[in-house]
Amino acid sequence: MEIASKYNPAETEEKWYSYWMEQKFFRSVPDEREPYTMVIPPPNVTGVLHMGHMLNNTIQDILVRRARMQGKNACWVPGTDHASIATEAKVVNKLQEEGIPKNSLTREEFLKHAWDWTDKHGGIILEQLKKLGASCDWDRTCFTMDEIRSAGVIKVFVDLYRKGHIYRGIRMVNWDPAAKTALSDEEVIYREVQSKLYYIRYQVEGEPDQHVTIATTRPETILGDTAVCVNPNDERFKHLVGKKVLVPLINRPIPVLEDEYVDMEFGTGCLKITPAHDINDYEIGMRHNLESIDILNDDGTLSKAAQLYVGEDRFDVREKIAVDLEKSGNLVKVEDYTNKVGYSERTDAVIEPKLSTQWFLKMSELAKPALKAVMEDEVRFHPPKFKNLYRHWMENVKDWCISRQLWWGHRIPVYYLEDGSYVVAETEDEAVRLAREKTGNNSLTINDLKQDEDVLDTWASSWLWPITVFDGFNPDNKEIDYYYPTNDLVTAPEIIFFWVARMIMAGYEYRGTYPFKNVYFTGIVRDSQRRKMSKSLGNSPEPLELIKKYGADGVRMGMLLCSPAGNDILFDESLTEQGRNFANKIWNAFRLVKSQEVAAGMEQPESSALAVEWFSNKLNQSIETIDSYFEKYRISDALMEIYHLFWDEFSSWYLELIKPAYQQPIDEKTHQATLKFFDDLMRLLHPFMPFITEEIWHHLEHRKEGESIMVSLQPEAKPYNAELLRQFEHVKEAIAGIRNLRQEKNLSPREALKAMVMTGKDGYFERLDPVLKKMANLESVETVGEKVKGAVSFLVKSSEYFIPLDGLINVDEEIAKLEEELKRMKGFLNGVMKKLGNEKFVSNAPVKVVELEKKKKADAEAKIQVLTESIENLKK
RNA sequence: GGGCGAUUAGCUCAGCUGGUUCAGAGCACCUGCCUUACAAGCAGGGGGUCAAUGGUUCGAAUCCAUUAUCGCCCA
Repeated sequence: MEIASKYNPAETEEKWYSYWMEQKFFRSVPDEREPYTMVIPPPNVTGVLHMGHMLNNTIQDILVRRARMQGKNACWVPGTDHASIATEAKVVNKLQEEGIPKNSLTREEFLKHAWDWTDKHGGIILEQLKKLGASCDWDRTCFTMDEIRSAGVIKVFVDLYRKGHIYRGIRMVNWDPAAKTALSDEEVIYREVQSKLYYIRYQVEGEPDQHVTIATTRPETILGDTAVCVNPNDERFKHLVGKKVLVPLINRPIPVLEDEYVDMEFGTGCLKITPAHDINDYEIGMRHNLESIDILNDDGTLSKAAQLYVGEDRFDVREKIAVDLEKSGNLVKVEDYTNKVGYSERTDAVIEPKLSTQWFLKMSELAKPALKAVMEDEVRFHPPKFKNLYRHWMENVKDWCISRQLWWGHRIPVYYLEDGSYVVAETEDEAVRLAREKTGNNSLTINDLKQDEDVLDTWASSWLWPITVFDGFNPDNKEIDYYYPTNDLVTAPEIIFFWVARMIMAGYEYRGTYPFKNVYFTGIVRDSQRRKMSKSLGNSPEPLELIKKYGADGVRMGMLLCSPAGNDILFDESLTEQGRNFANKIWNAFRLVKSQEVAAGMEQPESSALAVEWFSNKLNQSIETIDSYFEKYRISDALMEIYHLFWDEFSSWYLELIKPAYQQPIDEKTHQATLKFFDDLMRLLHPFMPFITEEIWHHLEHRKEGESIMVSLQPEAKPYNAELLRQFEHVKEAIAGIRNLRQEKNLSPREALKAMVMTGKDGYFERLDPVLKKMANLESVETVGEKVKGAVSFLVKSSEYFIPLDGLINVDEEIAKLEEELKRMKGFLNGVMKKLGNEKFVSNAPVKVVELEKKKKADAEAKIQVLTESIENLKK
């Protein structure tokens, strides 16, 4: 069979993914096996795959594939989320381009456009995940706005309302004037910006020569001022308290008040109070029963209440009013000033604090069990450093503003009667029934009720995801009992509050237990300069292009190699290149094994027998290590262990050891053992690199239709001979010593050498001579009782190896080399002696530690003796 | 301003509750090799006062305190 010397991923990936799909290997239905469940963090339905998804889903796929290969009933549920604000914004933009303003459409018409958009663009991202190899149960694909998920959201709203957790209130909310909706606190990003501090003079009413000066970054808001406030301890303004001052330009009189909140040091010590447009002012306004004048429209232009600049944008007005204040003599000065301004996460518009009526969910009760669960490790965080962050947030949790002034989403199931009172119901029929009960008017129909115009925050559906994907609010459905709670959740720390915390709350509230046992936090994918990957920077590689270039396996491995849990990953294409190179290494190792001609009846060489014995032990040791890494969710370490096992131990040592001489066949026994090792290695690696492992697994022997590595079992760790492994490491050292020497003396690897060993207490094992001879190309190894003259020597532990090299030895150089080593050993011994000479150490340290020091001492002494003798010998 | 976390090789990071020659890994780097599985490779090699200072201890990368720098969260 002719096999290409370069592995070509494109040829195999398509083939095997189709095969897995056809064979329904990703499908899970409840059975008697132990379930392993995971739900995907639903990406935005109209989004496209980015590097963060690649990392996140690679890790999920590794976990789920491994669980499947451990014989569990593995179920990974995929799906998308409707992303209320982002999707609505996209649809609005698209309509805008077509010349259709949103407000020219009815709600129903708009939603039709939104659904069309969703049907057209939705799920592209899931198709892209297939290219990565994701083994989701696609038959279960969910959408946060499909029927089952929507029903759950509405049911929960009604339930929480009836439990008294949901209330309607007037609050200062974060208003996004671009999206024209309220945002939760978590959706606001604060950024430091260069702005200006305007000092503005207010005249005291009736006293034209008396003034107060306030400082503000937002001069346009003075039109909404309803007071000026000073600190009660501030002697400078005592005489003004109780008087009124006039708002410049409009000359509206407002009182001068005292409030502890005012910082005497900041600005002028006088604070203007605009309750409708600042959260702190609002609170002060509440304390002093001040009027709130809302001078802004929903789109960020000034309203009639402002009196001036009506209909103009807030930022234009800021410039204009400064000029006008200057003209009127009210502008004292303008200073440069750095402050933090909130921006919308979705639209990047500057957030307006705005008073409005919204729906809120009380968090304090729901948070309690969720906090406890994480602090007591009922839900385990990986890495645990995120527990602190979580606790801090949960202990200071604020009520959740769950309404959004949008159309795309779950419409709030609140129905208003004509008098402004309302009923909350899952269906219109129920609403009518409740309304009739409430009013006693049995002639009421749905036409007399008006449903709330707003929709729920997207997270109000995502937080139920682990329940709703299994139709968990349907009492007739038993599936949820089998799959819930799920096992692992893989997500980003950025959404620990948005999503993780809330899912835990919902889990306890609606299932009485946690939604997932483990949360694995991935890092943020950044570029090599630590910048976040973003479209605007153009520093994000196109994931599908990467897959084309390096193969899905290569990309998966590249993503994972440098991404310990919770740490940001600094992505660089060289990582995926390393992944591709590894795939190629595997491919070539396979080519070697496959191309070997097997000779029936040929006797197994001793070196091969030893190689098989050694590698079999090595393999078991590695499996044990890999298992323990997985237990600790140290997934990249597990991969590194396999990488090392395959590349260094298997390819560089084992395969070289069993390699027959040029054009010679290999014996049956060794060949069979090698195939078995290869099989085990492919299984270990399969969760990480599913495609190449499947391809090779099918080449290793004839497989029947319907067989696949992905439904085979992981090799299990068996006991191993640690002493043999230790001895082998010493032989490797001796081999490296000889190779090093060849390089130094410019000796061809093909030239066979002789070796003599003066055995010490450790470092030489006769049984492994065949290994030594084969790998170092020695024609003989013999043990000697004394130093060999005319030979170069080196030490492994206390055994001295000699390679006779008449005429090639530079005595001075050899002596210098040995003396340096001797010096190092003496220094080491010195340190050990100091420790052992310390009475306190000997009496306080554990026996084991002391014993160890004694052994170190003995080893060092033995080595020193050998070195000293060698030096003397050379000097003769 | 309040809180949390970090600082270990050129880069990215391991190093759990102090004690194996503990100072590690991968990449990068240097030297020699196109040796018929693989140059996407092989063999060999160099490299760090564990941020600084002080303390606890027989013993500190590891524990404590202070400082510096950086990051994140909250206000």
